[in-house]
This record gives sequence, C-alpha cells and structure tokens, in this order.
Amino acid sequence: MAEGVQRRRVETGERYDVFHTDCLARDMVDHVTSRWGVWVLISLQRNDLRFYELRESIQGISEKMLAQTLRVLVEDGLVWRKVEPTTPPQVTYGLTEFGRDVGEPLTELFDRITRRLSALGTA
Amino acid sequence: MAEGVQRRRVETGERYDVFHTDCLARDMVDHVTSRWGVWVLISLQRNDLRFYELRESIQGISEKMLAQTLRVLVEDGLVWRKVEPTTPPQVTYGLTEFGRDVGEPLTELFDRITRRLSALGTA
DNA sequence: GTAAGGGCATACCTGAAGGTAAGCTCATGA
DNA sequence: TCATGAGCTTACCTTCAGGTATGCCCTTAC
Repeated sequence: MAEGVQRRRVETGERYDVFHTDCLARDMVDHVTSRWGVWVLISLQRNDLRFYELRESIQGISEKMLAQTLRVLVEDGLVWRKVEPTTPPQVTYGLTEFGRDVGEPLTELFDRITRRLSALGTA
Repeated sequence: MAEGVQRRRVETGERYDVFHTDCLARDMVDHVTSRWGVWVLISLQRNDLRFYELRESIQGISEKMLAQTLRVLVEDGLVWRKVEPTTPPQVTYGLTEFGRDVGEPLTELFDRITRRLSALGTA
C-alpha cells in the first residue's frame, strides 16, 4: 500500500493524524466500520461461519456485498478463509488474531447501544 | 421512533436480532459507524469542541456533512450542543454520557488499529 | 434430465451519500 | 463601506455503494 504515507504523517506531527485522508489507519477503520463489515466482524466474533450462515444471519445483505466485504476484510488481515474442496465447495470464515482484537471493541460498542436502548424501555 | 419494532424482535426470538433490518440498535450503530460519525465521536472523546475546530481536525469533511452528522448524533442523544448567542454565534459540541459510553469502544477500536499498523513497521 | 445446493463473479442500473458553491446573519474592525 | 467570521442552510450535481438478475461449476438426489 501507498508508501510514504506514514512518513508524511510523521513529518507533519499533527495531533489528529488519523483524521487525515492519507492515513492508513483511516482506510482500515473505514473498512471495519463499513455498512456490512461491522456485522460480519460481530458475527464472526461468536463462531467461525460458513458463507451461507453469514448470509442468513445478517439480514438484508446480498451475496454480492457479503462476498465483497469478506474479500476486503481478508485482504486487511482481519478475516481468514478456508476452502474445503468438496462439491459443492464449503468455505468457512473466521477472525484472525487481529480480527478478534478489532472485533472486540466493536462488539462492546454494539452491546452498549443495545443495553442503552433496552434501558430506555422501548416497548 | 417506529414502535412495535422491538416487539417483533422479541416474538421472533432469533439469535442475531440486531442483524435484522427493523432493529433500532442497527440504525443507531449505522449512525455511529457512519463515514463521519466515527471521527466526530472520537474527536469529542478528547475535548468538547467548537464547530470550526471539528471541521479543521477532521480532514476532508465538508461543512455540510459535519452539520448533518452532528444533527443526527444530537438527535440520537450522543452529542449535546451549546450555543453562545454572541455575534458571530459560538456553538460548542460535546459528548453526553451515552456518547462517552459509545465513544469509548470506538476510540479503543481506533487505537488497536493504529497500534497494529505501527507494529507492522510501516514507514 | 433436471433441479438444487454452495460460493462466488459479472453486468447493469438506481438511489442516496456526499461534494461544491452560494447565501444568510449581524457586528466588529480596517 | 465593505470584508470578515462562525455556523449553518439550500440548491444542484456527481459519484459510487449497493441492489437485482444471471451465469458457472460440479455433484448428488429425485
């Protein structure tokens, strides 16, 4: 990925480096907090899952977006992918160590929100 | 907000309620993890900030999107807004208790990602 | 023989997110 | 007197995320 990016960060020495558009972490955070990335990471936090299991647990996601989201997360090193060369092939996804590290605060975030919402006594 | 939504959740009794499109928490999470919402919440986690301070620290955000993002976060009860009726008016934003509660895992998420990226020795 | 299952890839198209540019307000300072 | 600043709002336009539909591959089951 774009070399020299971090170098520029260091040179500027600003307080909020991550808020700069040319920040690697910013791209990563964008992937993690993407529309579907959030739910994939939270789902996988509980168990490794097959493609169709993910598709079924995350309501509203299309196969296209699921595949695309998974590809990005695998590229980023957050998710691993294992293919059993049976027919039909069975593909399983799970979190890498980094993925679990990142998924944890995400799950926490989600838990706090649901807790707050139920505390509000919404029917 | 849409009543009966939580009721339906309870009735279905599924494992991943939040992944349903008609889940309140899902909307909230979508706001929090929105393109700019993330950075606003992380920024405010450190200090209360003026509108222009937010605009300057979050590189690439337009005034329109900043205003819009803040409006949503205020509506959701994550951010408060204080107007000093001077001229020009001075508007300050900060996190509510709920906002701090939600911003914390978000900041943690961001920290873990930056830590990992710098551990990779990029640059 | 044909339907279904599993995990995609691909093409095409739409809607909404987000960018740009301008305006508004009112008071202060040059 | 006119520009400037702070914090927006509005109008308009563009981009691209994401939806739908389809195909593919190989095999077992009906």
